[in-house]
Amino acid sequence: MILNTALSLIQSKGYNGFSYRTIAERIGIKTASIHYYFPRKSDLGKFLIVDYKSRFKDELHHIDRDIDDASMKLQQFTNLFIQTLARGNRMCLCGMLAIDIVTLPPEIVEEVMGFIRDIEQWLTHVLTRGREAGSLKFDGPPEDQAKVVFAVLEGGMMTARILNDSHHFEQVIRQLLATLNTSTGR
Amino acid sequence: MILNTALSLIQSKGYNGFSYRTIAERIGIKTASIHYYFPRKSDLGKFLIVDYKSRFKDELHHIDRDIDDASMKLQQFTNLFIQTLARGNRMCLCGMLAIDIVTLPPEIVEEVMGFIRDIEQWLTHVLTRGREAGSLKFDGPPEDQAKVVFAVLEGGMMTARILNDSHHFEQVIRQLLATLNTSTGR
DNA sequence: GTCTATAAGATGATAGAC
DNA sequence: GTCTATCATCTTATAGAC
Repeated sequence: MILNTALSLIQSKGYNGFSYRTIAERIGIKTASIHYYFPRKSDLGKFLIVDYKSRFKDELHHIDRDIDDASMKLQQFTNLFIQTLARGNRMCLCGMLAIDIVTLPPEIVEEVMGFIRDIEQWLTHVLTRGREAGSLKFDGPPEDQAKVVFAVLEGGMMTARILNDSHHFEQVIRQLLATLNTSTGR
Repeated sequence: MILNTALSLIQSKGYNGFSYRTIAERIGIKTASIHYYFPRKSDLGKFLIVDYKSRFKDELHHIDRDIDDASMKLQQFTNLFIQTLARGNRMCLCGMLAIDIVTLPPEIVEEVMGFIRDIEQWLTHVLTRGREAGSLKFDGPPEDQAKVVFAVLEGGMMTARILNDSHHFEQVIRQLLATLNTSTGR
């Protein structure tokens, strides 16, 4: 309950925009109770990002297990971001923390950096296999293309959220996938 | 002096991460002096974004005046973002404010929304003309491709900043431009 | 485990002297 | 215009009763 509320707050207001007070009020307890579980704010923050990374990794494993085609993997991957935005205009936790980076405790910075590297690595792999198999097309190194894909998702979420227009994000993703897919259809 | 310091702070720490106190200490005055020019924080914030938009628009006019080729225009446009990141790991002001959107005063939200729309409109125009003239290539509506380009820049800045790796951002941009340019060379 | 009480500091903001 | 002094409020955090 504390975790869900904290996650929701941090995803909409950022690390410096959420406080123990807001969490406590929202779930009807006192701030001291939160300090019992997470003595310092950075403890709560670190737990949230570690947990988030773990669940995100699970999602990637599910995609790897259930889907063969790289183009479909990519689409399913983008769906994760669409769903996050759809659930109350939330940003990716990683993107949110990335913005507050200079004010963040070092332990959390490490986690966020690792998160980005993990995702870009996964994307690199999918893009490499997809181009080999012929379902994806792009020029240049898969590493660089992976960075572009991730940047589109984070930046697209950001702009769609401020314009308060989830359709905006879907257009961005459709355009991105259309550029990468060899089959123009769907 | 107040403005430069405030802009620098807001571009690195976000709207909620910069305070009158920090500005005052950094330039050797008292917070009351800042309140003399900008009674409320939102006054300072609004001035900064309006001024930023105006200067950004000037840059776009210079590009339109000095450069004919759409591909070159696009490259010059991305240079604006590279330069911002190069100047002390700063984020685009717009992207920074976009993250704090739910905690922002309404007047400022309006300005940020207008900024995104202006840029996407300019990009749409450049992409349209570039495809017609044959120097740029992409499928689908220029409006959607414009959104992708802007998303790549904002998201790319964000990730490069947290990885503390400006080379990362240059790779992202090179990959983006390579995808859009008809001439593969350079 | 959850509460009350409280601390020490930061924050945006104002009144009034100089 | 810039300062001192002061404010009410919010922040993270702790000690100790129940």
